[in-house]
Amino acid sequence: MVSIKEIANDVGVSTATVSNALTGKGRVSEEMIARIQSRAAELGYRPSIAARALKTGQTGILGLVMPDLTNPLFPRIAQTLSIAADQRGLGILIADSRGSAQEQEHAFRRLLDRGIDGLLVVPQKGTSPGPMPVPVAVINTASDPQNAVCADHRGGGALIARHVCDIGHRRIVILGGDPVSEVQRDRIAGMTDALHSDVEARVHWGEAGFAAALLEVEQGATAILTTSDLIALRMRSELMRAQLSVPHQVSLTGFDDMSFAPIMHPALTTVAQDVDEIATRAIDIIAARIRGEVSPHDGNTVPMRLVVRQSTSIPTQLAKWRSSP
Amino acid sequence: MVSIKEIANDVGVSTATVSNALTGKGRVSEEMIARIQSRAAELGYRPSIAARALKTGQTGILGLVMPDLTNPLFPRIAQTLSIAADQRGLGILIADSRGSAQEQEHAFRRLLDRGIDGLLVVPQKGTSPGPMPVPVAVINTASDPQNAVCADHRGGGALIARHVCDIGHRRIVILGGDPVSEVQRDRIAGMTDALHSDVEARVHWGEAGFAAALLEVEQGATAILTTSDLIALRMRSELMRAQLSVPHQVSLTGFDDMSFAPIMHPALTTVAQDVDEIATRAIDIIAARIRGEVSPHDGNTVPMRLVVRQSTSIPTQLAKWRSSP
DNA sequence: CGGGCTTGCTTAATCGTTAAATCAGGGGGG
DNA sequence: CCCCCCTGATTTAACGATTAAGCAAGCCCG
Repeated sequence: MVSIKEIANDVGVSTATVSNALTGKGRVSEEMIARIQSRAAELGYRPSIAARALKTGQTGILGLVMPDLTNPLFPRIAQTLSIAADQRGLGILIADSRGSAQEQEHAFRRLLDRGIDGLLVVPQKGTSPGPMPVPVAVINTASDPQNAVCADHRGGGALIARHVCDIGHRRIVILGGDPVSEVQRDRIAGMTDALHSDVEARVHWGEAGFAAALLEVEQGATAILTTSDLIALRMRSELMRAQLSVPHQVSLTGFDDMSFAPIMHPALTTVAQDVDEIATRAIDIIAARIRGEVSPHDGNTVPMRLVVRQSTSIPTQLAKWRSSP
Repeated sequence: MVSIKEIANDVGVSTATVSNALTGKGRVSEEMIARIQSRAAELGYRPSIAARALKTGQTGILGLVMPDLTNPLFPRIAQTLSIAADQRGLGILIADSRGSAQEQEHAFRRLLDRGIDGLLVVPQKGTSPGPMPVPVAVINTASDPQNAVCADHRGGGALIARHVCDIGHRRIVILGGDPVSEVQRDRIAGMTDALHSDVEARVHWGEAGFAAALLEVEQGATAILTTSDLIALRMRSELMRAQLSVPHQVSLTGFDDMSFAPIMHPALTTVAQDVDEIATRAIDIIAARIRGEVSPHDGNTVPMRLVVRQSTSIPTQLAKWRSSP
């Protein structure tokens, strides 16, 4: 490996001057900078990050902790973060907190031991990371006080609920996964907020929710709003088994616009997070905090986008009524 | 941050002794080791990885380069790798090679600059990383000569083809995504190899394949084997649109057992990779190479597992014949 | 009893980079 | 004409760990 010392020798100056020339920090003449840079390029010099880290205490590495790397959103977050990070010369070290808050703490420790400069956290459901020796950006939901940036889950819920109301549904089932999740609660809160006053809606949770939803449909509900595309896909299978067609007999919506949403049949009406925007902002926030700036704490809720596909339509009775007035 | 020096002062020995005691390398008395360890624990000492890296040239970090972090398999690979890695005290730095071979090279460079000790690569379709200054483990498919460990894609293809033949199908459509992908070619090769001699099969690729497959079904094909669950899901939508029921009129299979496979309707018959096993072996191989051992190059093709669900069944004609002899 | 070996620890150098302090020399202002 | 300051560079000292080499004391054994 070629070091700063070699360049210094070749050019005939001290290592300090080389360092200054290359980082643009001290006082070096234009001409000398040029000579040093060209020699550095010739030798293919690459600074030793380890040495720099030792001296400055900065590694240029961010830790990314997610509750479950198999989370379907993880790939997109990871990808955007990794791209955004490396545009800023940062690296991303991943860690899985494997479902438990305790494991999450371990993950923090491991990453901190590695000397990361900042921490990006998608926290375990219901947890919030304690004080850290490095800047932290939490990606969660607006109602988490630690949150730095997030999708507007509540607004997303409102969007989709309004859509379903607008096309005429008056009896609606809401289907959530896990009530511990703040994100899911917010999505549902957004839905119920936005419902027209003459709409009847009931919320069901978890495994038992599927049967409950079926029952409600038999009793006249015409739409099922879920808090996740996965739940929607599962619900659709149940509806199929019960010989109920989507969207003809019942409209169905998801959340997150996951990979399979556009290709399932019927293609799923859902709400998309602007993952790119969120990841980019998270990096910006972390980068700012690392530079010591007190990052602004506003404008960090990114709106969601309604994606209307074929799984929602005008309710049957209404359609009949409209076509035969 | 508490350093080795502080411990040395407290205990009244030199820093060298502390280092030796903590790493178990030099000659230190049992009693002294105990004293040093206990003091280190009291102070909450954590070695500086940067300093160690500078001196030893080892960072304890592995680079992971994937062609596309949104690849649906990525989460599982990343998760298992990250868990396996940290059991061995290693960290994982991710990088996205974003679809191009050139970007892949950039990713290598960025990671190498960071001083990684080893590289895990899932290569871009049709590429193979050149010589590297650090040990490399390629995860691809057995027919790639650089490959270190992989799922037995060919065997997986054979498994699912045999299953479909065994239950009585005699005219089969094979549907692949991108013929550039060595993985996909191997899967298909496995399928065609394993078909009974009296089975008629045709291979179609890419976007045009869906229509071609539909046509073949109309002409009497009773099963569609795809090289990916995503393709299968998409195909199922097309079948639905054409009013063809799965598995009643046509059997359908996927590949990879992705998250939605069990919950779509009908649940998808597919072939699962033992991602855990692959990731663990990849780490073991890399770890061995880092230690300088010439890693064994055998037993590194991990068998796939057939997962029979509801999307495959006895072909209609045959079923009729059997029920009314 | 003395040479050689082992044990337990210290000394000192080193990894590559940065940052603070210092220094030589020239130009400008009073 | 002298002093001060600015410029462009150098020296020096870290950062925190590892590691080869060295050294004193104690032990074994012929």
